[in-house]
Amino acid sequence: MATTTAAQRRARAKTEYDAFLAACPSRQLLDRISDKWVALILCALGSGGPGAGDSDGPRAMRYSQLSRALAGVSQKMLTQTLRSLERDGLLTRTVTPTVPVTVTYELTELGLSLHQMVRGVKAWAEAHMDDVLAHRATVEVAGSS
Amino acid sequence: MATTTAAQRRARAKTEYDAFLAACPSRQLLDRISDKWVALILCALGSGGPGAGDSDGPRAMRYSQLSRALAGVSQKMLTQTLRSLERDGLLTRTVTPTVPVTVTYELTELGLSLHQMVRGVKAWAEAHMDDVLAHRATVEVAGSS
DNA sequence: CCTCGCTACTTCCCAGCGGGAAGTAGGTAC
DNA sequence: GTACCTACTTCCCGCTGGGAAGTAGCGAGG
Repeated sequence: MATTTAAQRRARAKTEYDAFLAACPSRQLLDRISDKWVALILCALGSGGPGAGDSDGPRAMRYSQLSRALAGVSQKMLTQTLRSLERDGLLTRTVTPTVPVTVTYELTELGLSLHQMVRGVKAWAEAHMDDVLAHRATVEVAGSS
Repeated sequence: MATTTAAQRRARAKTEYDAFLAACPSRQLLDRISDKWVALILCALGSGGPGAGDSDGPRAMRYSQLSRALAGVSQKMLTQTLRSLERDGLLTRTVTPTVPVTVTYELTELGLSLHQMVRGVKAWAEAHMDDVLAHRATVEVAGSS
């Protein structure tokens, strides 16, 4: 059928590309890492939250601390993201059977090494914010004329 | 007061951006960067696609080239993401009125600087893929017992 | 002539993901 | 007994992103 050739080609090309990309390790992890909450959690656990600047140090944080540090995160997404990061060995989840159950999260060595990368991105975002905002304004003015 | 140090940091933080604050524009920028398609597009434009290794060089790529390089991206998301990146001044969109209209995308200096960061993350993903997979397997085994 | 095809989108529809908020467990303080 | 604490879990629903078809302008072919 000549009419379904395009669809078939597309479907087969996708499978081939998926296989190709499955062989490329960066793709799977990149999709996981490229999540806003993942980046924020790594930054928080690596630098100790909003008030601690960018100085590093392996900080253990409690669930409620993280919830406060990452303003805007829903409890569901926080739990979900933390679990997937734990599953991938980027952080450890420690339950302390104190009076109210206390759960602390801490970056592993692996997570800490990724934190170095993510911190670079976060630093870039904060450093080049002005450039981006300036360019947005330029585009807006140009578009309105 | 021991809080003097904190006050000094706070004063400096006034002039800078803090991505942890939900209201801060740099937070929105980080959210935008932390998108899988953004990361992939930056990688493709910075290194010339899947087959070109990690050697850098400002590669201008056409829409269809990008679409092929980022297998799995929908046309809608590709256009949408490219437009937002153009809006933020990370890449330039050039329309060449050839016989079939040709559109090329190229990283700006700003986009190139971000690419350096993203490439670091990509390199990390490639380097530590095995660790992550190994840990996932460990968790699975531990969970099933 | 009409139609196909090529480019780079744009539009429509729908599933699925993420946010908001309420519910859960197990203890302690009042 | 009731309220409350932490760290979730569950439900509902709106928005986002994917799939695929439609669009525009022009050259080639029947």
